[in-house]
Amino acid sequence: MPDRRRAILDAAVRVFARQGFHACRVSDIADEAGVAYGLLYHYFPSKEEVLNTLFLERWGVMLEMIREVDREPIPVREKLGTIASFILDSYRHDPDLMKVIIVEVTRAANSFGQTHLGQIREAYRLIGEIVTKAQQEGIFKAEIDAEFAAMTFYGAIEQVLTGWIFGLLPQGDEDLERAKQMVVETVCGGLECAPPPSAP
Amino acid sequence: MPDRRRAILDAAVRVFARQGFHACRVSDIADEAGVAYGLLYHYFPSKEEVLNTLFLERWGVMLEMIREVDREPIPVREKLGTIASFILDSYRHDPDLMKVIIVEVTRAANSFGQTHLGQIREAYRLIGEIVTKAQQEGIFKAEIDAEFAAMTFYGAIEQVLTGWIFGLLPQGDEDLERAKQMVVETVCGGLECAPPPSAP
DNA sequence: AAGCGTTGACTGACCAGTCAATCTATCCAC
DNA sequence: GTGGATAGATTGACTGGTCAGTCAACGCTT
Repeated sequence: MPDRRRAILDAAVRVFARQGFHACRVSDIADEAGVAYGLLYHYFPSKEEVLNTLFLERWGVMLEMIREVDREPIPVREKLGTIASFILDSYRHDPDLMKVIIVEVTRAANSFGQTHLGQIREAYRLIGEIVTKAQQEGIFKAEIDAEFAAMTFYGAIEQVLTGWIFGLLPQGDEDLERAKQMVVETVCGGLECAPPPSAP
Repeated sequence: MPDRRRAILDAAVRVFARQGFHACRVSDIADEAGVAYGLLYHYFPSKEEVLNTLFLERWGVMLEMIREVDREPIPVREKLGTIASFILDSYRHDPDLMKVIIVEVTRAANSFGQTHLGQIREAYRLIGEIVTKAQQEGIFKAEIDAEFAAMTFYGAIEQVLTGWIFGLLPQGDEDLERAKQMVVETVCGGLECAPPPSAP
């Protein structure tokens, strides 16, 4: 007794990634899952709800991970590094799912982006909090708005993912590793107070 | 004798911005333009072609502007500053058009993003060239991939625009001015070689 | 009267969602 | 163990509504 619900979700990821939410038919998902058309409506009330489920599942994991990282007693640079790693690794682990989330939700201002604005905003808020703390500790420049910095940080990561999704950037294992370092390096470099405590 | 073709394009911008390309009907555009349904097909072969026209018109202007900036004998920071200004001012001047271009084309990996990949890539290439030159002059760190830096730079700008589009960031005139400085400051700060030639 | 601009009713295709029928698993009575 | 009853899972043909694009007719200008 295979888990058909899971099969449908997994198939939807592949189909959405390949054709896009609007361009694909429900029957494409059912076919990909090797399941009858009507069964999708046994598990989900609509095509939209399939995408919502995929997004919320994954986004929830990410939010939880950011909260956890923030609790750790480690330097900002390391916190942001962990966050960048997590997101970029998510792409390595399941590029299709990340593509769907970014293309169909996170960057879809007219459809699902609106629906999930609260969730998206929460991610910015959490990252912004991390930045704010670093500013209070005098590690990050105080004159840069924390919310804005969070946006730049997350935006840079998402842009790298978009580069991969569009096939505009090479995406080997070591490219991914370099991307991690560069994102953190670039953003932290721009945010940190000019002279680090002093280096021997 | 009003220019109906222009009226249709302008109406399409408003309708696409409000409802999104997929969610709107051709009749919405015609109504908004105060024009009969069929007239749209007198001037454009399809709904898609209306969006393509809007995108290419604007994107062409931007590419030309980047090329011009690159020809000027000014420091990198100023070049990137001019580019950021141009894009952010474009938003101030016509937020609907920029929203449509970003949401429906630049970030739509499954539909028009694919169609216009060449144009999008060209923008990255041009900005990448500016970065490369700065690296050769020893102003920017050589170890950061130029293409990657271009992506981060443009990504940061687009993310600010997305923040405005989603209503996640305040967008008064002075917010816009600060955004300009912050984007350039953050990205250049992260890319420039650690010690600037020395400051008295 | 010729030709371009303009109109809007119509059509043909498409597809999300419904539903009645069929299947399978589980459990209980005997 | 066996029959059979009940509920949930599964099927796919069908429906109803939507909408992009067509086209024949009707201006308006020259």
